[in-house]
Amino acid sequence: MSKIYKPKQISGYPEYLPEERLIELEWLDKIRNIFESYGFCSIETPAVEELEVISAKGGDADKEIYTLTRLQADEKDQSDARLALHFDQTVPFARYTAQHFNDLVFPFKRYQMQKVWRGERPQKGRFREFRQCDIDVINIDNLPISFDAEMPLIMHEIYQALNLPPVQIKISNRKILFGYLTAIGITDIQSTTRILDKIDKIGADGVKTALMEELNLSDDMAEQSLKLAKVKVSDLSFIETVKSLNIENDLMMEGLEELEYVAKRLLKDIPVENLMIDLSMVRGLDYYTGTVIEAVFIDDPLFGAVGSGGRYNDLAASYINKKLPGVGVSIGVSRIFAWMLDKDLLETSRKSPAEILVIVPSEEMQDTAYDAAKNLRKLGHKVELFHSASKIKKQLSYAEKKGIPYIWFPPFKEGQDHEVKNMATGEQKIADINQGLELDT
RNA sequence: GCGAUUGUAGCUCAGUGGUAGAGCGCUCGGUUGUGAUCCGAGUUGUCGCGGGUUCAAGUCCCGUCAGUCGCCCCA
Repeated sequence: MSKIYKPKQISGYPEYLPEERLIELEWLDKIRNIFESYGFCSIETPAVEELEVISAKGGDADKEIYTLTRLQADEKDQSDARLALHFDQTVPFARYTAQHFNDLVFPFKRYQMQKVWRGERPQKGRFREFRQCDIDVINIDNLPISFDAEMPLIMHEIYQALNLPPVQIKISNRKILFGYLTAIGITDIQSTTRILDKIDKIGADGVKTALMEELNLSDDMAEQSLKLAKVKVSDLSFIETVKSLNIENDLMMEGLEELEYVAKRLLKDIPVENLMIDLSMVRGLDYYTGTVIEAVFIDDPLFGAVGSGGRYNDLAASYINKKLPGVGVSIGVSRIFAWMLDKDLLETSRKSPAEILVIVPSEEMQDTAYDAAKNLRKLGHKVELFHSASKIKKQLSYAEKKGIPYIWFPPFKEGQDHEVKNMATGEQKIADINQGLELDT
């Protein structure tokens, strides 16, 4: 007998049991339906992109990229060396848009629900392989701001449809904070905003200290920088707050106008407890240029974003000589799903999609049972036929373990009736094989 | 990449130097055609891996691998 290799768990690459996967599939169906209800179409891009494409943006993301090599690759064969697994769906989407430019109709609205790979240190809610559900709109030259308002709305609809605990969608516009910081004389905008973004985590005092220690800002300067970052409201009062600062900056005012439009729209359709205008937020990805969006669980905000996105002026610039502004968001399904499982908030009783288990009463009645199953399937039910004429006790126990909610009893003897049993209530009654049943699943 | 912490049965874990354990699960049974509860019987191990100390190591020491949690960054 050969020695067995005991498989180890691979950190950061989640896999689920059938009862969990069943729910994940339901989620993906719901998300897809909502995306399509707004007219987004589906595309799927390969798992790999050319390294040139994927690292075009440079920066921190590069060190998380997995590249491809063949185990037995010939030294001379470099054909795979230029390939890498995509770490998000926005960059492949930009490339796709550029490549198929002439065949697409703009504004191009698409969704993608694929896996992405990042070589990060895995921890709670952070994986190396995970699924994101992305939507983006991309247009030529100009993209109306109304699309920016559509994104958080779709997010909200999805969070509602998935029955999640309350989610807060935070919105802002980078132009406001960037413009403001420029106007007051901050030079290292990127580092400053990175620190300001942590205000929820380390508090205003922590941010101030960090600004002074890491960036050598004066006490006064740090205080000034914080002014806007402290603005977190669920109404339109931010407009007055920003105006009252008496700062002259075109970029800031442009951002304010955009955010005003988006906020006004959203306040009509998203309950105030689920929406927050948060001027400290900038998001890390450096391609965002206007609206930024981030969603967190209200009861567990430090868990991290459960969805995010924003506006970018020109993401496809590296791939095509046209200006293609876009806006999009990504729903972190893997992260949310793992959190829900961890908190035991998912009903994972069904280990099988089957709604009905057809019992095989005896060897003699095997054909009758087979026909009953066939008939029920024709009526649109998901049906499993038990695999042998075992003891009834055993067959019922099997249904119980798999979480199949209904049992179909074909006649035990020729001439008798069919019966159906509801496993949850124990109720059993005569049934018509040509009518199927009203399921309450 | 940096820091901390944990590895014992399928799962959750107990076991601080002297025969490897519990609960849950799983299998079978409790007689005609009915699950969950109950009762009975059975089943489960490279104690992560390698080395060292010791008469004796799951237990102590060193190393290593893996998991987990922070930091960074991010869905």
